[in-house]
Amino acid sequence: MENVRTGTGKTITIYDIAKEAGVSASTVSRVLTGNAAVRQDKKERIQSIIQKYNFRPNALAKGLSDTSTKTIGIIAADVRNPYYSALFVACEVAAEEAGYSVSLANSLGEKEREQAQLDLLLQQRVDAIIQMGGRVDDLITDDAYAEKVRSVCRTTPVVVTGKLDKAPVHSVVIDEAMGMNLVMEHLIGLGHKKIALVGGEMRVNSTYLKYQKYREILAKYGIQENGEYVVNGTYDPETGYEATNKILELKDRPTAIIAINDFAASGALRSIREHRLHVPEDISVISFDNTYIADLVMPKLTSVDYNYEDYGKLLIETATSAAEGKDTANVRMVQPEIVERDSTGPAPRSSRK
Amino acid sequence: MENVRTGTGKTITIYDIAKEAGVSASTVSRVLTGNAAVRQDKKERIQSIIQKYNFRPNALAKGLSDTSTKTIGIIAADVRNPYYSALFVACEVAAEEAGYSVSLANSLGEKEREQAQLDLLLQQRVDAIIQMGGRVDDLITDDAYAEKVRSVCRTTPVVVTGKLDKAPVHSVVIDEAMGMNLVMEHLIGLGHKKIALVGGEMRVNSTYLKYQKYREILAKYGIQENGEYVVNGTYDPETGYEATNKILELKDRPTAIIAINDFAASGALRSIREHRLHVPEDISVISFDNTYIADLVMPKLTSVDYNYEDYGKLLIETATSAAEGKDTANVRMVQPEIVERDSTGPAPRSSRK
DNA sequence: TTATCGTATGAAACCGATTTCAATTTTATA
DNA sequence: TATAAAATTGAAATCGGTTTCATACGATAA
Repeated sequence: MENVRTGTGKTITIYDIAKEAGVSASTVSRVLTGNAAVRQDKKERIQSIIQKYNFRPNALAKGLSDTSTKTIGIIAADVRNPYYSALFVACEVAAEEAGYSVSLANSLGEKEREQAQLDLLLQQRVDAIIQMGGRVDDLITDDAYAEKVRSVCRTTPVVVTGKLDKAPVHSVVIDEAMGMNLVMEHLIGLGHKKIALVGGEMRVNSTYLKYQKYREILAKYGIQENGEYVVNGTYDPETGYEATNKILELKDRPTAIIAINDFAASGALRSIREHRLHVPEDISVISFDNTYIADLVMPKLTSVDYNYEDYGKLLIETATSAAEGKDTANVRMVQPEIVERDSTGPAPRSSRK
Repeated sequence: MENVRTGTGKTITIYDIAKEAGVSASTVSRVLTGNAAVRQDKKERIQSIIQKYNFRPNALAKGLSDTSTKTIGIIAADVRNPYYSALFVACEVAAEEAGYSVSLANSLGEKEREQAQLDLLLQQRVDAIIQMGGRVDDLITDDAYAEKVRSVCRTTPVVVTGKLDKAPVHSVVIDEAMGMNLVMEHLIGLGHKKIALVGGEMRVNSTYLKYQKYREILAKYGIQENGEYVVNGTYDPETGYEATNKILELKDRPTAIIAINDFAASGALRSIREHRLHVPEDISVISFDNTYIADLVMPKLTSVDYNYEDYGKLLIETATSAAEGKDTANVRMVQPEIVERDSTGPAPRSSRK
């Protein structure tokens, strides 16, 4: 087989099937959709012809006629990030169970791409759009963008992960405050009082909410907040590495580090190792997202999990019921829980007092 | 904002635009496609109305009329695997540049899902299908499946990653032999002679080709192959961990381990650490795929890279030219190269001799 | 045997774009 | 200014399904 020439075969239509079966296209359509009765013998004859030709009804024609494509568009920031890929696959599976399929587009964090992807999905006439992460936060500052999203909402329901007041969207949010609450109680329960916070941008809502709760719990336990223990940045290993380097240079080192996600935590681990300290004997590390990274690094990370399967289900459920015009609560919450592994342990004696 | 009701607005069509502009739908269509001249003043009037309503032509209607959707369907084994997500994003970007969009489906390694996804993409009338990994290997044993793929090829071009003789598909293959060649020369150049091979299934072509080359190079340097140094399994960290455990129990330990991918390598690193050995001082580790995992673990992994950007471009280029009926070579190769990091070093003196 | 009711079926309209073809308007040329 | 040539334009057909509506058919009851 040298050169192949493919895709030249004629695609057959419902009319071809109808002709061969000696019936009208309407009848074939009824067999396909099951929306109306067809006499048994004809039905079987038609089905066998469909089989024989491997006939697959044109989804474009069907969607055009139905004005529903049974497709949910998903815009993710970047599926190369395991958080998004886990969520996407969960959505794909949940959608399938609900009789929908999904269509993925990556914004790659660029606002122009995100808008282009949005347009693309709208042209494809998806029944609803799920936006995971992305530049949603820009809505707060970029009025033109906010107007655009509002215009989209007029025709197609939009579901976002995270809170959003500037447009009439549905949202599925992680209970960030609860997540941080679990983390803080876990650490404080282990005797930690000097707790650092690494990575994330304060302008991002989910990060800000975590920080709020962090302070709240410190206050609750009468622990004085140390400004030097909070080092922001982005969400990658490099940030975790550099922030932790800074923190470990401090005179009064913390005994625990909370990383904004598993990536940042992996960077923190590297920094700690280079400082010849041990996790969790000298310092504990805990993070958010519980991606497979948590299971891959050494030591394995204690991390906050969101149950991606349920999370995806909730997103799809919200999207499909909005698409079907059901009137639903527009904010739903995902409850986090801690998965304990090897990176957290009791605060070292020396610092306990 | 309590409950939101969205998606109830009427979607406007080319006819609405035409009516408001006082022209026929044909004229509006000509403005949209740019396929024919329209007088300047009308053109501007129409464009401003399109702007005003944020009109987006229905891609279903367009696809139905054109018989081309400018969409490439992609079936990946699992985008949660960074190898596939990197490749997918590369394809998405390359497709965009070529004026196409992509539609992703995950087979999750299940043959039934893969077939269902294939049907889905065909119904969506994608112009071509790219199959990454997946159960392609089953073609060799499953004749019904092979027949199905052959039937698909009749109407829609199929591009697979990896070699395939059982169906008239195009393929883009990694030069696995070259990859292993680079790895072996790298290790042998560092003085390694006792080299182990960890993970992968021999029935998978890419793994088999690597193994062939491994033996060939050993022979070339007159090194006796040690059967105990080759431990297969799957492609996950667990496999790497267990295989390496087995290997490190051997009387005559190897000085280098080649892992089938970065996941397996991360498991190998864990095992090595637990055996209180150091990488690369006591033992070198090298792997394939150069995903971000390689950069995340400690020490950072030396790994074989495929230049995902070019790889994706090649896949898309093959798919689009097949879709456009161009007659092209049906097998193309991706050239690998080694990215050196911290996990490989000279063979330990003691074992050199 | 005939009237009646329910079921099965086909013709035709529709979904929203593109494109061909013929008609009309402009523009250029004589 | 008349006429030929070129540029615009709209009507209608088409892509491949679904669905409504009217009709034909079959079965049941009187």
